[in-house]
Amino acid sequence: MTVVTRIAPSPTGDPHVGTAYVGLFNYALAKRHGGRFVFRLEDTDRERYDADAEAAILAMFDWLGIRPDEGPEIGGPNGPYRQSERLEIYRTHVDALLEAGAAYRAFETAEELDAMRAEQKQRGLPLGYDGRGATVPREEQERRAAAGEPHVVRLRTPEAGETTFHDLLRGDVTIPNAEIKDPVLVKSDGFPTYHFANVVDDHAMEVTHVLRAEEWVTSTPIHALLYRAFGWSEPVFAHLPLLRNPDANKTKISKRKLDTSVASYRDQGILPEALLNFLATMGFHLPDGREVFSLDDFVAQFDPERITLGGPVFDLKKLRHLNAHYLREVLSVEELADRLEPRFEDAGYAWDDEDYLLDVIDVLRPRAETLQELVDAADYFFLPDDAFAIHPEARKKIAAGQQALEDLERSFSMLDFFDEDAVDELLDEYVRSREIKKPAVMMPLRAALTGTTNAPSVTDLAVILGRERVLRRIGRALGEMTAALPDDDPAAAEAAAEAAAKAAEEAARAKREAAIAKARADAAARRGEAAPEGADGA
RNA sequence: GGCCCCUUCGACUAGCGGUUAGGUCACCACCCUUUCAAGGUGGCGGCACGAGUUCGAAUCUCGUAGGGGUCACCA
Repeated sequence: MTVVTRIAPSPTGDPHVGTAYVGLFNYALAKRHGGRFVFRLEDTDRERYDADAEAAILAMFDWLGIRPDEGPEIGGPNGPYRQSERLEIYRTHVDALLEAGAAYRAFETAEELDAMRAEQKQRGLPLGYDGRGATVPREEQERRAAAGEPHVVRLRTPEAGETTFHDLLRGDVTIPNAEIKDPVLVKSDGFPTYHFANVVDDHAMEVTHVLRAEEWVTSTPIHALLYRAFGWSEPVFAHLPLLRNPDANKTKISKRKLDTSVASYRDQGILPEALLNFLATMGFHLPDGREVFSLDDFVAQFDPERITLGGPVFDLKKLRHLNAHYLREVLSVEELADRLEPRFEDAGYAWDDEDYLLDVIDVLRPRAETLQELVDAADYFFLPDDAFAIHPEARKKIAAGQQALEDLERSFSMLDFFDEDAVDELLDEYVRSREIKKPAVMMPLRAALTGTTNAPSVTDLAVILGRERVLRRIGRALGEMTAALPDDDPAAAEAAAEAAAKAAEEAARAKREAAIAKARADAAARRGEAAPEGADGA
């Protein structure tokens, strides 16, 4: 028997990490057994329907590398795959249930139901539909329906006894039938409810395994009753643990307490491999205990019976750590560069050759956990020598190391070869000859080259930037310090220095903005795009 | 509240009657070091509780407690 699984998201709002999580596990199960993974759109709620959501969800799975075998876009043998296009199918199935007396038409208005609930509440009764419409004679139901009276269709559920279904992970789960109120199958707008459509579709689409979130456990008996009413065999049910918020009680994951948007993680520079790997460890681990593994590894080793049931907390720290690991240990520099280039272009960075890019990425990647962090930390590698920002701490280091910078400027300009060994030797020699502490030289130089105090090794920086740019940057740094010369009045000197720094930064900022605008325009032109909105005439 | 499910370090988890209860993240310390990272080494830290079964329980049973989910013409 072919294993068929499905992901059945509802097109409401931003694609959710929970959808990715459940999709991943269903995909893995199907692929593990050479089966099919179906994508079905559960768009039966016209109130919450979001026209953009379907494409966004599909885009999310595509980004993750989880590709359905059947779905609304690609079709398949058991379509259509949007529930809103299957209304006729639901109608014939509900007719069968009505005919058999397994379901009935109920005519209570929303007001009536509200009143019923209010009374139940007041009298301390259990809440829920009390089955008052179940006894209306069939002929009357049909007559009123034919007269156009608004109504729903409800499933007739047993009053006594209990209903049991089998959960692959929990064993038999039994719920008293008194807990199951006659649920609505078809809403008054003619659309089916989840309970009904999901059963009809899973059967029609030959779904063999239903892996879904634990929140569905208590309504599964409704589904079991439906399968039995139709005389269909039930799929294997396995309810996945709910992803949890990192709050004290570990409540169900929610966008109020955590970023649940996959697009948001993508934009931040989380890699799809890392997100997938992270989600796979939520309630699951490989038999060999490896914690870093690919989607293919996961598929090859996935066994739903190994799923753990405690609700796993969605831990950003761990996600970021995994992402960082992929950034520096799993991806090659070239692969990383491919993913970074569009971001660099968006940032308005310009570069001449590919090797430069690879060098930059190589020294920066141990220092970043996400793609975007790397981009943000790379500005001084791409902006003109007189345009990158010089932060206040860096300015202080430069001011304190002016003598060293002047000396080094001279030495660098006289160096025969400007490679790693030569630069290293020069710096070591300088430190030795002056009998000063190494940081007293390195920090001012680093500050001058990058405008920041947190950056890669000075030797790496110098070699990557090259002699010309190193000299220009030292020159600029020194130039911006002229106003900081000692004065009779220390307070006045400090104020003057501050004003000068401010002016210098202001000038750099203007140059920076101009450079970024130009680089962006160039990049857009290279991509063959029209100039960005508002860029014309500027 | 009724019903259902769950329970090993702060987090993710290994464990499936006999282990000094293991690994990863986080945290701390040390090493490396030119800042920040990365990397290396080490450390802190856990079987919710109570009975029972057994020669022996993290592992099996029951109870208690705690937590979660669910009780819609939303999915």
